[in-house]
Amino acid sequence: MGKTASQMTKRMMQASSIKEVAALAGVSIATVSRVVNGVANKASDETVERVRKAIATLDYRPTSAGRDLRRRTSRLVAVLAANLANPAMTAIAASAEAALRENGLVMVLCDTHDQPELQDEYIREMLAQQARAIVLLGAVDSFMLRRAQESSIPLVFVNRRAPDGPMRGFIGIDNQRAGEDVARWALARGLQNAVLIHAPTASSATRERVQGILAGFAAAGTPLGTSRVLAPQAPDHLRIGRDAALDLIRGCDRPDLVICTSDLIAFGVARAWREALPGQQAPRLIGFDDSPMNEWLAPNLNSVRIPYEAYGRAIVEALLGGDRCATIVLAHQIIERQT
Amino acid sequence: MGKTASQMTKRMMQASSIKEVAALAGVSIATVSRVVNGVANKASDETVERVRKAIATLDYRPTSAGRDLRRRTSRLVAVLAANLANPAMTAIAASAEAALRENGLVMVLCDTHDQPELQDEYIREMLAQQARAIVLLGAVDSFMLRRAQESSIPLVFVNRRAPDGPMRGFIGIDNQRAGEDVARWALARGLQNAVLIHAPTASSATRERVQGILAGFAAAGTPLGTSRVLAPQAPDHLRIGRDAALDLIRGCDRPDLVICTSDLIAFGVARAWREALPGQQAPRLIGFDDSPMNEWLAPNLNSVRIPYEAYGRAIVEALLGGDRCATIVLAHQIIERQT
DNA sequence: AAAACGAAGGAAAACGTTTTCCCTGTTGTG
DNA sequence: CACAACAGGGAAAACGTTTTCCTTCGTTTT
Repeated sequence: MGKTASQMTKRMMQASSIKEVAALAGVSIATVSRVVNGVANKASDETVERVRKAIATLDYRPTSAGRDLRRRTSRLVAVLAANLANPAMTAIAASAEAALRENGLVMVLCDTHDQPELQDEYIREMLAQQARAIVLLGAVDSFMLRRAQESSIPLVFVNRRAPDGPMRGFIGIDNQRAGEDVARWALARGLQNAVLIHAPTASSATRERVQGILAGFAAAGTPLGTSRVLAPQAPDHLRIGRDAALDLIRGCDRPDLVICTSDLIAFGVARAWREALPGQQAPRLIGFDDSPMNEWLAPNLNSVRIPYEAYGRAIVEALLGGDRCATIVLAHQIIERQT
Repeated sequence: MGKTASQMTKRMMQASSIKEVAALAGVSIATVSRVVNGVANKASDETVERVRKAIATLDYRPTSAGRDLRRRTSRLVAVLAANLANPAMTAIAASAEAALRENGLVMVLCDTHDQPELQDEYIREMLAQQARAIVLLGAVDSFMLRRAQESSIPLVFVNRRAPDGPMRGFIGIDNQRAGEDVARWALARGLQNAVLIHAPTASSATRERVQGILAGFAAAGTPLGTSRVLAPQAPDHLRIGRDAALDLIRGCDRPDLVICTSDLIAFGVARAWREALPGQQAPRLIGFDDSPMNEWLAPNLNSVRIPYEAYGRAIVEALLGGDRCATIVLAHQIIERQT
């Protein structure tokens, strides 16, 4: 009663543990483990060869549960993103995923929706999973985050700094400088009548961008009055932009440039203009982040590009570097699509 | 020499295993485990209460490695997406993430870039991680995929069907019908001179959409001749759209409608038109997928909307339903932005 | 020639759970 | 009263690794 090959496969798919490899190679499981982990000086070349062959035959891979249990750590790296609806964040996440997997790590992606409770829930879960590290892609202040900061798990803050202030495992562009650059860019083009729309300043990224922009205009002797700075309350950036734009449209003094602290805000502005004043061109716009799709979709949007592709490598570097306070500043660049 | 509270916290952050809980509650670890897992009839109410309190005090969570090892399964669900640069995919992934976590599962997100080798690598890794299930968000045919299909791990195919044909754990819209609907929509608006641009038909979704569209036009007695169907080779959908549009622009017979099997293709068409013929309006466009951002960014793009928010629930349902061949058809809807 | 050392590899402990037995009352049931 | 049934709970095995000790050789150093 021989089984067919496919039936055998079905039966065999399940496991193939280290024991079977050891049996097949005629060695102890300790030796197999050592070969798998490349421990030197513990196996002769021919033994290594035999084990390798057995591993290949059985298509063996160490079960992570066993390894994690013993090593008290796992290959999981949690990426807690503030908002996956933002193309800029998903672009960074994609970059992180590629870089992590190149280093044998696995990305777990979560969306905290910028809510402390959800972020805490995820941090708890990831600690239970013995995650190797936690990457906060737009952190919000929360209880477990502060606890995690005191523990030994590596934390990397991307784009937004750690809640309690000082540089600490931070990766991102120099937002203040980027803000200043935007101001300079505007002034160099003779745009005198700018308006700034920004998101809530709970985010350090937004805060620093705003500071930079204001500082830039002030330094040129043409400070932005408070009447030219808008920050409406709204559930998301798109709506912040729309609401602010509707305000502008109602007013009489039309700006010649609208500066937004994120591209999403700019999208909202553009849409409001389009719908409220059909046929009439929206004012010149500049935003931040410049997601990869902008090139195709938003031909009129100027933006400060952050180097997505670079984030993944930077994150891995910060993680494996061991330095818990490494700060990696990435280069930004103004993309001009409509002068 | 008493330690400060913060020092204590630091020391304590590490573990808090089931043993400590048991000790604190004055019971055996077996009892703690039973309380955690809600096993009935194995502990008196007061014991349960004591254990609960101990768990709360120590902020205990079962370490997944231990649990996974014993149970030979984990809470990880792998989502293998074909292309994270596509906003439609990330929207579905976000929906999946939320639904999974509501059911105590954790999403691992990977980008296969539509490459069989990479998909295989991920499948291997996820099998080693003892993933609870694998969700293929745009599967490509590959060796390990076929092997996985023969094994016992739950597989869910989203948008694209399993490579070897028959309905099998499939979730998505009825692409053929959607295609027919698009044809009807076009004809009802008197658009006689349509052109179809489509991606490679290795994807069942694309194939079925194309079939539906062609069938729809044919049924009305106005079949789309082969000269009106374009499918250029290009590394991604955006470029497929651009290349096809450049072809159209070179030709003399301008279409009154361009049908694209994905919105990304449509974005490419729009861009090509914009750049090749500045100031001149692109032809009427209709695409598929209608990512959430379209509403803000692509005011002129008609599209067949797939119900993102519904995917997460459907995926979980297919996973937990136990039926390995469940097919969940979601409802599509034509979004008309420019008539 | 004795001592020391290094290479090769095995046995077994440990990691933190879950779960299967088992044991001890207590409570019906005949 | 005998006996079953059951509630409550503990001891210990098992899951698949990694790693710490050992042991056994063969080689080099004194």
